[in-house]
Amino acid sequence: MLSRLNDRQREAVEYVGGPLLVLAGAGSGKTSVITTKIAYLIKEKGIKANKIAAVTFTNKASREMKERVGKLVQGKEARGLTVSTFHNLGLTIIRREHKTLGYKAGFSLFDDQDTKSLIKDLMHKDFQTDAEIIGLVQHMISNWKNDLIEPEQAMGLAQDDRETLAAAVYREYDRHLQAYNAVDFDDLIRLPVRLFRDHPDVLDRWQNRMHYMLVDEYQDTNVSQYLLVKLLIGYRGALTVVGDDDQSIYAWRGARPENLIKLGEDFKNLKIVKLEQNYRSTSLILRCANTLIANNPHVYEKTLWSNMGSGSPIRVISCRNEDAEAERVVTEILTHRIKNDGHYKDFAILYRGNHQARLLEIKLQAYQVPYKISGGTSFFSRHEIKDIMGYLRLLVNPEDDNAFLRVINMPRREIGPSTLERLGTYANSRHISLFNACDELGLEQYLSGKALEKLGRFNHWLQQTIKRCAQDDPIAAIRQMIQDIDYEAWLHQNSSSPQVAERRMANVWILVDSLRDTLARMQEEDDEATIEDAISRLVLRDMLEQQEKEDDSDRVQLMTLHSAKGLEYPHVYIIGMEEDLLPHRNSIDEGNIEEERRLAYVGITRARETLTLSFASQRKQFGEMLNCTPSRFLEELPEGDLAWEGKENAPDEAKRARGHAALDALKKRLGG
DNA sequence: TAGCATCTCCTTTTT
DNA sequence: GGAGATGCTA
Repeated sequence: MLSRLNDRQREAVEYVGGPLLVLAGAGSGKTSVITTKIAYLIKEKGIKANKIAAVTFTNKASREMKERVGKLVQGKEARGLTVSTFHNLGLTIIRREHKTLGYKAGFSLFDDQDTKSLIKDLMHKDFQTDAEIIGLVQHMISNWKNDLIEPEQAMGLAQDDRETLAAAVYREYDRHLQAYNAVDFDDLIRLPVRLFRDHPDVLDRWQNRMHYMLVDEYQDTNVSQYLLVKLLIGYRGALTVVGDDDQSIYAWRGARPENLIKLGEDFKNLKIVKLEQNYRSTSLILRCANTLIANNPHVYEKTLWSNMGSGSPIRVISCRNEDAEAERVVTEILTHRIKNDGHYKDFAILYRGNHQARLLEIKLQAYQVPYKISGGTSFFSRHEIKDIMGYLRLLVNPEDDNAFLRVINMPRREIGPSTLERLGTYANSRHISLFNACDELGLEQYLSGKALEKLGRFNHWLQQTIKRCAQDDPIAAIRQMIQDIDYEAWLHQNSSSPQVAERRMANVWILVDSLRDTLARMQEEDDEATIEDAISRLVLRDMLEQQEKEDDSDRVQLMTLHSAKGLEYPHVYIIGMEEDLLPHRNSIDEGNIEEERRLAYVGITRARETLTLSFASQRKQFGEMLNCTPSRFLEELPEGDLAWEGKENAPDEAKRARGHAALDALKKRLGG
């Protein structure tokens, strides 16, 4: 088990005497360290698997970790081992302790969009409708929650009108969530921390289940996550965290890379192990990465080295426009694969923003290259999925007014805004949910007989479905519900073609199937898991697993630089190496170039054998062509290691192009 | 009240 | 070049 590790890695695995920080450079085998350590703890130290928890940040990372642990520890020995994301762990804790926290079973989990639309509604009342301000407030609320600042404190801290407004919205938002029996993503961490602080007996119970914790990508923890870990670990200090400050790319959502330093302050007996040997990339790729990141300040100095051979030069491709760029990358993968008899899945195309996948997708289809786009919100932002999720949510949580409103007229039940307005007034005065208000006698004063009947009918029907769901097979009840509302017919009426309608309906069944699978999987670990739990789990996107699993299929991988973290591919393409894209415009404005540089660093260090960077001279935005400038990061790379293609855009030219772009921007601002 | 058409806003990254 | 909001008509 230990024989495959180098000295440093082995040291990290064998050290169990206290808290341990592993500073692991990119590709230095940190996942091996974590997975081997889990096996070591179980096999050599006699710690039961159900007392060990490994926490990651993304579903992808946790899936991979589960798989790799599964190869080292099997069957009975592995029973009860927790490998999950922070948010999943939080959700599990809340599920089990919801009563203490004052939530009812079946609480809804609001995703980003739900949150935004609720905040928007609340701000409408203050006549604030500016999308930018709404986004800002959402961000501020999220940050407060991540820093464990309560609405009253936020109010006290507010420095100006805008912050006061945001704090007021925060208070209202929180009240509404409670009234809806709902939590949001940030609450998944915040509520467990609150729970453990306020209820030592509950904390005691959970500490008993966590005899050892391992945290991956530690530099990405925020204040509340760090506190959660600290609380769970308690006096034991049985903790291994693995991190790399050069790969901190989530500061924008509250991550505190300084938690790496804080750890040493909080645990005086902290041991630090550095992993500096890279087993992934050729030395040319590594030199590129090191040279780039040397432009950033460093907390802990480390020097990555590898003995994987020098490899081929890093290619930089300049293209006329975004279209040519996509075409170039796709055709190149095509020929490269044929020449070297390789696999499609050995190629990854990475980009800054999800929207960049669209063009690639078109080209890949045109050339019939199999591909897989991971991440993105596509599936869950589909109309049909939102509709059905609305029903599911209302089904298990009738307090969820948001879901009620989404669903009430879908398909049409002839219940319009004025009826809903009055229903809302009534529900408000009685402090009950819209759904529960539907069949109250007191409503008669507010509504006509016709409207009353329609609401009553809806209420009655859903009550029946709820009963059916509780009594027998919930999945069957849900299928029945979808039949009841005749959703398929509705889709056919509202789709541009029968084919589209069918595809949408297929999506609905995919959703139902993965709900079924999620439920089954959860019940394996915990026989008390219910359909309610499975539904909130779906919101965390920890799904479509069976599809992911089949993913031995040979397909080119497309994803954002963010979601590429922790992964590796023989051949990596990073597209859109341009100013305003990477580094992103907003980050430039905010003066946060360093995080963008780390993002580029993360991208570069995903590559094992070849690395190709590309940029376009022109790119369409808002329907008009804009001139683009090659990214400053290209100039920060070691010139001798690069092979430029498309001579017209060599670095000198790049600078001139940047001048042109600046001129363009100026002209635009002057209204020319 | 529903459905269609038009207009306007936006586009960073994730759970 | 998309999605959501608003506005107009049947």
